[in-house]
Amino acid sequence: MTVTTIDPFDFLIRKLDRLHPLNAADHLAIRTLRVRVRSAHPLESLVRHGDIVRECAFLLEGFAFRHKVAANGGRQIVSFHIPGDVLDGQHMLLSRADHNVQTITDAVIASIPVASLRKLTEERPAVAAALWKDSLIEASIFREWVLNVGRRDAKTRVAHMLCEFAARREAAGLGSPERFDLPMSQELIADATGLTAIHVNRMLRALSEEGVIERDRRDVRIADWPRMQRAAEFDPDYLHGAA
Amino acid sequence: MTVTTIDPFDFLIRKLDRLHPLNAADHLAIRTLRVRVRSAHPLESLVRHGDIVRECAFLLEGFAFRHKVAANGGRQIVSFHIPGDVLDGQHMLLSRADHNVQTITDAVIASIPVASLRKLTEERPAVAAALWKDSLIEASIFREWVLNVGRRDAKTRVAHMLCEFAARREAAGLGSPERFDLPMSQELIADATGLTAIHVNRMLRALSEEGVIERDRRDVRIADWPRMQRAAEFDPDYLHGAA
DNA sequence: CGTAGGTTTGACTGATCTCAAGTTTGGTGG
DNA sequence: CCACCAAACTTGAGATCAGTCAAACCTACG
Repeated sequence: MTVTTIDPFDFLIRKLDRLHPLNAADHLAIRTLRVRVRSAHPLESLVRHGDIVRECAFLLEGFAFRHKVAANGGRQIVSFHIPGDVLDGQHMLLSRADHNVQTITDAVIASIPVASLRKLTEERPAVAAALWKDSLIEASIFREWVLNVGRRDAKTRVAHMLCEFAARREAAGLGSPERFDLPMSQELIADATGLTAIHVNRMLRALSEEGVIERDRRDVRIADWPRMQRAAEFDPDYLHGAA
Repeated sequence: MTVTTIDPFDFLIRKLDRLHPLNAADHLAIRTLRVRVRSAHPLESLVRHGDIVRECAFLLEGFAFRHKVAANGGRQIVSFHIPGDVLDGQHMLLSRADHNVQTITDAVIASIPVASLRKLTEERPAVAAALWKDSLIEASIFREWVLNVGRRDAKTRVAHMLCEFAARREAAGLGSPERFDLPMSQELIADATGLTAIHVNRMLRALSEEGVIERDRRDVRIADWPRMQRAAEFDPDYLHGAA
């Protein structure tokens, strides 16, 4: 963890400014926020279903996911998160958590009290617009996931999840989508795609055998990205250029 | 259509005020908006994937749905809409539509130019908060749908869709959840639950045979609501008291 | 009263799950 | 450095839930 090398304000300002242009006064106002930076262990629970959330977390390093649990015990992951993601944007206006948030890897998290962030958005409409837009893009991704889980076959689902992860990683400046390490186990991929871990394994193998991806455990290479996009039915429009 | 009996401003103000308290100045500012009211036919397309949307629509009467289409032609409905719903909240900040919106029944729609609505939210933080909160609740519903489609069996999925529809209807003041008419065909239910129309039909029959619901075509009665909730794994918390 | 869209039912098929058994990998302590 | 262990991954065989195909049957509407 290289906590010390990251200024959470710079990181947050860059993120928000990319979503909706901020002016110098907006930047200054953001810098007055009280930000607490801390690290978290792998699989540490950050938010639990039913919690009253009073802090808005922002992921500086590492990976996390958001999930809900069905009455039969089944877990459904509804999003993966990468550095730069706002983890609790919704708790600005909805105090009770309707889902769980958990780290995947070691992570570094910046937390801001909801009350001060809310005050900031009331005074600085551009900051509100940036955060609002972030939550709208997140909602667009949820819609795509409903489609993915509801109407695509297993192989396409897994491929789509990989494409989205690769594209979001790249957009966040984490490197090329043609080669990357997956932070999550096949069981997490299964819970994100509505499949079983066993079937995810088979679909990954099928994608490898067809030459769409090359793979060695969690190291993934996508030599022919256009072909992978076709196999995944992946059209990045729904990411709205960011996320 | 009783278009003339509804004041779109009253309707919108009541909706937003319930989400986030507005003051008299907010109300006045809303009333300066230029609102265009029009009616639409059943299955009329309101927004198409890829459109640049410059108006924000608000459903005054009738029912609508939002859907995406997979490359294989499969359609996935991602939400149903009832009177009072904001249909294009996201187009305040995302100009290009990432999905389609279509009426189910005859409908009456109030449209407001996005530019003027955006200006209003910049000047009136409480209005922005109300609209933002509406979009956050919608996102919470999308998350629940990912869970529904990803991790529940067919019968539970259908039951959950019915519970959500009944609960939202009631919250919108459209009447008791114990008896109502479904506006949508079984094919639409299928596209919302990730099933086929044939299987939806079988699951509805199964729910009838178990005595969880009573049904005559689209007329649905739920005599024992707690039992139905259990059958559907329905916990309304994710609706955050509104929607 | 004819037609089209929606609903209902049955028989069969197939994608995905379940169960079960290895195998590999990375971490830990001796 | 090696032995061990737990977690993750891999593979196969059989079961099952939901899909497909086919055919009636309503029912609202023109």
